[in-house]
Amino acid sequence: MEENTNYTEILKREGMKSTKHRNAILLLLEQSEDPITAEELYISLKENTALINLSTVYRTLDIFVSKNLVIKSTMDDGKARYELNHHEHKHHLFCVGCHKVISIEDCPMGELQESLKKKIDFDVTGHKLEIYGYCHNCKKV
Amino acid sequence: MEENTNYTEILKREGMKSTKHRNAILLLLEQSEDPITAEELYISLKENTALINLSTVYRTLDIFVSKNLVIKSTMDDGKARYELNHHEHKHHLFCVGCHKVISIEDCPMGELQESLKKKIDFDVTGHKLEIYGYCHNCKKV
DNA sequence: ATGCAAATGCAAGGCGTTTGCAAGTAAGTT
DNA sequence: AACTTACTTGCAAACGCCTTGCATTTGCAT
Repeated sequence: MEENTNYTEILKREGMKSTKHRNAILLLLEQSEDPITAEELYISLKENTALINLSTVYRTLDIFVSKNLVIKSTMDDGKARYELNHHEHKHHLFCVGCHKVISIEDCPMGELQESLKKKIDFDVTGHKLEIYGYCHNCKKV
Repeated sequence: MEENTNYTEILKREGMKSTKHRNAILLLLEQSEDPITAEELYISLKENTALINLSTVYRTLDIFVSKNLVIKSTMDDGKARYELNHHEHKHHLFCVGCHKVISIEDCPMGELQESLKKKIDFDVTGHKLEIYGYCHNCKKV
């Protein structure tokens, strides 16, 4: 899979038209280390790339999520954050100091899933783990 | 700690006036097996106990949360849910069929916390685990 | 080049939650 | 028991994040 310039093929493969906005959004998501909100995306696009409407950002992200290109996570501050789906299993660290979100690939689930099935007949289809605390920069003194 | 009738002492201890509404909300939370939304609380109060304003419900719940009497969890459907803080460590099962929320006391965290500290210098202060799937009643056929 | 379905901008709306303010009430003081 | 004062409540309006309807524009297959 080629790297950085154009996402036309990916979009086509998913049955979507390749547009300036969609390419720009995918590029921005690719460049962003950590999950970002729709509004952050919107502002960054407006300043650096192309004028775009916030509703287009939301619509585009929704489509990407439905195509599994993007992962959406709703955090405790009431805002959803989006990141490219690299198809790794991921969780998030949420810094209560600066609200930065960091993705990690560690996952402690494992046997709990089977235990729930046995104990209370609950079929797990997925899970979300948010870890709160202080990042390196915001450490408590 | 006495059981069911009146919460005046608890409220006083926390520096709050004991009011009809606050007692009713605490009672309802106590009677509710699983975490419930502010609106569910509001409706239940209106029908069974006392006319109350939705903003009062929110304000009261916020205070209870700030006093650590109640735990608030924001779920992926955009609604927060509230439950009495029994001071056990809890997580939630979220049924994607009927949107019922079930509290469990299992927790798979453990060593991940230390590992994060060592690996990326992140000081964990808390975490939230939401598990999605199908409850007994909504099992896939 | 042309035509059509899909994508976009715009403005309005939805939904859960919050807020400012005036009126009501709990509970300590007299 | 009445007085006082700060806390609590209802009401209506507003907020923040997100969604939607509709007219216009655009990608792209023909």
